[in-house]
Amino acid sequence: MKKASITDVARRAKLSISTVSRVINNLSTVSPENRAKVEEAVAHLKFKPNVSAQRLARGVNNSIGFVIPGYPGIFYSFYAIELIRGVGHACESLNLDLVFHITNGFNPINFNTVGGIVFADIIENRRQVEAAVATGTPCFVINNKVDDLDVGYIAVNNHLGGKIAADYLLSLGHKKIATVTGNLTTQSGAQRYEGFKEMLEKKKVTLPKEYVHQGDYSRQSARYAAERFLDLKNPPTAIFAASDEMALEIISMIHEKGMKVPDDISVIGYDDNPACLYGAVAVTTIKQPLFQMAEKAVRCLNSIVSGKKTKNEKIYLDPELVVRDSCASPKRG
Amino acid sequence: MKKASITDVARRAKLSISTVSRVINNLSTVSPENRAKVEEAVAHLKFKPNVSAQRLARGVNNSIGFVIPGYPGIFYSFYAIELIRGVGHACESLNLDLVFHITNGFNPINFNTVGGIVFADIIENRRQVEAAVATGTPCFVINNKVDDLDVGYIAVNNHLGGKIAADYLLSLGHKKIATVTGNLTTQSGAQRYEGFKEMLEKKKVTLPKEYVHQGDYSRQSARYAAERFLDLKNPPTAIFAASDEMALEIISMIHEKGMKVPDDISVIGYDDNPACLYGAVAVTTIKQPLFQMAEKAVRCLNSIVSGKKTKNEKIYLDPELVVRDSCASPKRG
DNA sequence: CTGAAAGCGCTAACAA
DNA sequence: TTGTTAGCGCTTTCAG
Repeated sequence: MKKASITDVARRAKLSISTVSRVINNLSTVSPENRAKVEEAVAHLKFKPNVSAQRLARGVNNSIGFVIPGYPGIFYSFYAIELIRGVGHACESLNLDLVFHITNGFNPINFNTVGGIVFADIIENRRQVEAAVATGTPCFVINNKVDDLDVGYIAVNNHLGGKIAADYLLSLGHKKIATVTGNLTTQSGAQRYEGFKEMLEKKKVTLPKEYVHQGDYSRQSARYAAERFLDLKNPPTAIFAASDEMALEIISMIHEKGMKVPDDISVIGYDDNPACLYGAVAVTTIKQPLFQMAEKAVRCLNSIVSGKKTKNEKIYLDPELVVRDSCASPKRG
Repeated sequence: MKKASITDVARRAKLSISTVSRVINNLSTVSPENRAKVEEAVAHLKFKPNVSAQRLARGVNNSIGFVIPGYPGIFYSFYAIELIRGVGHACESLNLDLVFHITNGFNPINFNTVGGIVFADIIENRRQVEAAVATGTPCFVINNKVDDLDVGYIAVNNHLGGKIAADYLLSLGHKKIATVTGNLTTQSGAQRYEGFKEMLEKKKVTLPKEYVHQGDYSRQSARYAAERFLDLKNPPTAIFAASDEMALEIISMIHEKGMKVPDDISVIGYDDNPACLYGAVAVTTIKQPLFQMAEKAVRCLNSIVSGKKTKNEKIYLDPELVVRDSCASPKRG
């Protein structure tokens, strides 16, 4: 037995397919009796409308794609999860299908199945974005300020975030400040580091290169870096980690070495990951509204896919300092 | 200017739509000259085939749904990420659209858009599975042995996993063994605990209730539990955590308290999360092939959606002990 | 190797 | 309130 179609339902209900269509779509212009008949038939035949046919007839594709660029580990980050949740939430409330693209960042992806695409960042996959734009697929990028492509974006000023972190540590009296960067091939990683460095320079505080460790947002890279910092003959009194997860791992490391945060060393993170609140010490951090950014991205994209708007929105937000317990003034200058 | 359709392409190429269709679908029966003409037109018009029309004409829906039941925090787990990756990978290689359903576990979800659904577990959302089955949508469940519903599944014997963990600790000579369970409303959480408890009973080792802490797979719950255990006048010499992330957090806590793993306390986890390798001590754990399970789920589901098979597969695997450095014999009985 | 034509299942005027 | 009908864009026989 094949799948029931609208015709089968109509036949069983002894009504026209239009009427069936009306009740499927909840149009009010159907008499209660007929509605009941249709509903009986639908239930009996286990009828499910064919979405492809609906979309074809309606002329719209009710789905958007979501691509997470594939650098190893990005999935395991708070960042990715928040975006997934945000995008998912928006799609659910807008009744959009969320089509996930897991990709290594290079494989071509099939844009045809979706009305638009949101990119969870651009890392090494700028090509994919360009390809999508070239085919005329509306695109929206999260966490990258990209002004040279016809795409919308929502990003936060990572440069400013780095400055804020540095400034705060400086204001506490720290002079020996180290940093574990994020992945520097990401705009966020590079800019946080730049902002951080710039502020230090501005305040005439030197940043020796043994105080800089290139991480990649992973706990593992943070652990490695922290170990190096702590083994220095002249260790830093404060550390700026480009993500909270890294900050958390650094704090663990410090404790393992028998020292205390913030008494012996201050640590500041980035993201405002709730995990900041539940560790050994509440982590001071730079907040960025990932979930909301993802939601907003979907809404913006949808309004252009559905033709309600025509101009790509370019949104650029400021991050915000959240003071908690992981930073204090250094014991001695 | 509207989107170009196959007719537009045919017109520009001065050929029939059949020929255009053949080129699009890479059928070899097209002369090189005509193929070139079509390709020129396609490029010129930025033609993208309408997937809905293709699916309608072909009579198949090339996409599968993926639902992650929504209990808070599940997203932030290694478990969820591995499944997402595995499902994503399989879909990419099978050329399937992966439609993500983020749901609180109660909202009805629209199954019509997909050919089949894989559930990343069943927690409180059994209803959704039943609803899907009722509409005739092929379903496949990961990590739940469900024999009373017409669905396929791939699960691992969590009961056995719990036993293996207990048995290993026992074999090392531990008598005072505590556990932080997973979410007990999940089959995995409940069964790991049951298996663990059973093995202890079998070996006549008592499990006082202050040695049992109901966690929920979160780091936070593990930290809380560990703190309680360590504060006991008679603390355990070993702890079984129902996930590696919890084990990792417990290890951190132990270190914060100035003790060592495994010298003072042994800890065994569950999952075989790579993070086990990069912390202060390599974590001994119970391995379960999440990524592969997810992949397999998609393949099984697809073969029934596409009609290649008709019987739902029911797969039940055994977990495996992975010995690393976080467990040792207790210092004294 | 190519084209004509019959649908795929549904929506949305339009008439009744 | 209901039914008729013309597509939506594409695939796929079937002739040629």
